Amino acid sequence: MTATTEFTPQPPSEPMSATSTAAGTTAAAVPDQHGGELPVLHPAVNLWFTAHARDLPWRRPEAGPWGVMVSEFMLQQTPVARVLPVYEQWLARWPRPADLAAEPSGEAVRAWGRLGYPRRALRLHGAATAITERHGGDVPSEHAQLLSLPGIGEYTAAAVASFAYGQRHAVLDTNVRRVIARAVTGVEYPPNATTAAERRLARALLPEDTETAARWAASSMELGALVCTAKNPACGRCPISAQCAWLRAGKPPHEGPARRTQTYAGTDRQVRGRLLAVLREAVTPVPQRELDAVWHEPVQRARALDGLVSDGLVEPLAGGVYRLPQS
DNA sequence: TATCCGTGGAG
DNA sequence: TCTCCAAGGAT
Repeated sequence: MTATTEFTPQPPSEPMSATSTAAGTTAAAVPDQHGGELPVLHPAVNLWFTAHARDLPWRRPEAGPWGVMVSEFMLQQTPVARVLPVYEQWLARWPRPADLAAEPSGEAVRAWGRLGYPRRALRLHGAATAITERHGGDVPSEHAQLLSLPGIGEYTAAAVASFAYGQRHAVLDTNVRRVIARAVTGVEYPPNATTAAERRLARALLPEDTETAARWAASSMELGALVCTAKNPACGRCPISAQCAWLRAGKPPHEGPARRTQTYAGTDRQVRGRLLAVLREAVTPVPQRELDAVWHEPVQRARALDGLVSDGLVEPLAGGVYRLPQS
């Protein structure tokens, strides 16, 4: 962490604190560590959350830490609507980490269905195994222990610790990053990769009180998902529109190069997806020729299959036959 | 740090 | 149609 870039709340020409004379800025602001001031966002957002939070199964008390953890894996880069049915089936089949760990990883890959990024299924199975072996079958509550599990990075560790155990962590997902970028920094979008400045800012915005902080983690994420959306933000329904630096600045469009749009058609990813789809549906091992039918170009096809094997998503058997991993 | 890794709904 | 993108992680 040798970043030298200091966070600048906004250009000097853009007043943002409650002490300024800007009309409409009535909420409190607190000094930050750089001589500027930060808006206090959590009261309004937490109140908004009380009225507008979606009733999602992993938010119910009965979900428990395992339910929260499963949902976080599934929600990585995947919309809520598509996760819901798979989540319900998953928890019904594997209500505890040990239940999943007792089955071959291939069953996790199969149950993952078409959620995408099937390596997540493999990692979730690996995490369940580690939890069973190292943590007595209980999802660990400490951030560092969560972080050491496969498939759990900075975001997911903070999310599980906060949502499942009520701890105080800066939970920086794409929604929260966007909310902060707009409301505080005054720009339309956050940087491509999470920066040290963003982490600092997220920590500075975290309420002192633990319960309030945990609620803020969920409420700020929900605000980004429902109101402060990437494309057409509903600023008219935003509880902190009066404090939003981006709105105050006239919603200036994103500067700099557009995010490189990821192509999909014709890529290895598409080929991998087709190959795995065949294997997911198959009850018995699949002969090579059935896999060959999903893609015309032999070099790319072979490369994709090799990749799946080396990733542990596919198990090659003798005689050119393949199946989901039985280990 | 840039790139890779799936999928499908919305505008 | 086509582009964007949805609660990231690993390398």
